Amino acid sequence: MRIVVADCTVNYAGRLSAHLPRATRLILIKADGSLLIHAEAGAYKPLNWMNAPNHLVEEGDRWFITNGKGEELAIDLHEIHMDTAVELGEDPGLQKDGVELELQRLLSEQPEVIEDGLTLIRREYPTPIGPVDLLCRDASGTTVAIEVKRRGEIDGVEQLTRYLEFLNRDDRLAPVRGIFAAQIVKPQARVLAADRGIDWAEVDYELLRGADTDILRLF
Amino acid sequence: MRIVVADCTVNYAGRLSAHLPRATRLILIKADGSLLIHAEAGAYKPLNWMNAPNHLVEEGDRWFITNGKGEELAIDLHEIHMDTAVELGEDPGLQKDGVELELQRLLSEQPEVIEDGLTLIRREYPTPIGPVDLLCRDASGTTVAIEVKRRGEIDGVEQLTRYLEFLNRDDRLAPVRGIFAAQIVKPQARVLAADRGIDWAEVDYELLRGADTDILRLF
DNA sequence: AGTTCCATGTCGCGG
DNA sequence: CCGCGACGTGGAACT
Repeated sequence: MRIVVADCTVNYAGRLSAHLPRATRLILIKADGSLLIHAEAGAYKPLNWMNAPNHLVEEGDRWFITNGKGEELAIDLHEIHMDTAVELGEDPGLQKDGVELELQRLLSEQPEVIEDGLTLIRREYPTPIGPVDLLCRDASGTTVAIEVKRRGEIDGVEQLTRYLEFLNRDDRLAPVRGIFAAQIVKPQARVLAADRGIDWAEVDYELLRGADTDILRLF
Repeated sequence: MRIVVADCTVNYAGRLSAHLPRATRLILIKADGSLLIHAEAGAYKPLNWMNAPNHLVEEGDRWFITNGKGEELAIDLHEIHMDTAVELGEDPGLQKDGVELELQRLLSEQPEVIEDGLTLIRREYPTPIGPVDLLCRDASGTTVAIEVKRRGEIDGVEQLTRYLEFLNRDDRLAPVRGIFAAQIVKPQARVLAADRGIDWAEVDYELLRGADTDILRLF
């Protein structure tokens, strides 16, 4: 990664035309060629940028970046205050305990949102083919396996069907019914679920988050 | 702006939970408090970030950033390779010769897209209250003032009305009719335009761009 | 490759 | 302050 701090003026032409008057800015050039121009303020979006793949040509104090899609960026460097290169290496990448896991956690804390009278037996209940998101007991005492998805589509119903198959072989649990819970349950998924005798429920993520008044447990 | 290059692990909890395993990354802290964590690859979006306003606490090799909206970021710094501060000063900001001006340019080159038989007299035709986007002549020889907007709403119609008022006082031009041209003309704007005897036209930006096969004239 | 939909979207405008 | 829509949206999942 090359880190440059310089007085510069910038012109971009591509999906629109844009111009940055002369000022001191931070210019980053990543190993993959991505180029970002940042100022002192503003959130993470750069003032100007050029994503990889692109082609950079340095002509003295002028840089031209083009990208084969007809986009062009021209940077005039009037005064360079810093020009450093550092080697970061490959990044292991971001792990998102994403929305789905978050949803699962929230629902494990308030399963009654899915259906009145539900109580949690265990989260991530293990089966030979992978863990069931939530294992609960309903108001009548029947075991309930719940698959949680952000967007409820057919493959989620299939997944839950397989879990139910295994869970129903366990005499201590059987009979086990299923509920497919998602923020949105697609029509096809509803049809398939109904055909398999599986209930479904749409849950409001924002409502759940609002109800989850616990302190964050990050640290 | 503070520029830090360091081995770090990062945890974020807020709208979701996310974790960055240990690796060398670039950490930027802007004057307004915004914090960005970038890796060698990926477009302009950082791996992790915290927008301003926020609150940063340094506890030795651990940084905590919180933002009053329940979002928290924790950065563990294992090894610092660079830690520099530079003063960029306020940025004059990005000037977008944005879609509207681009649209105006494209339409000035092919006014017949707006209405059959239109020919350009002048772009940015001056009036005492500001320049009219396009001044044209229609198939019958009548002068036409055209206001170009990206999104055609009521205020654009009002603007064009004022221009027409002034232009019609000029005997060399009068009578002058108006056309309100935009990518989308909102229903209210259509009604108002009709009431004022102003025509309107919706134009397809992509089509215009496609037809504009000229070389980019940036440099 | 083209399309659709999500995003810690961000950003700016209008009410 | 909040809701709505555009964005050089970018990016992933799916057809």
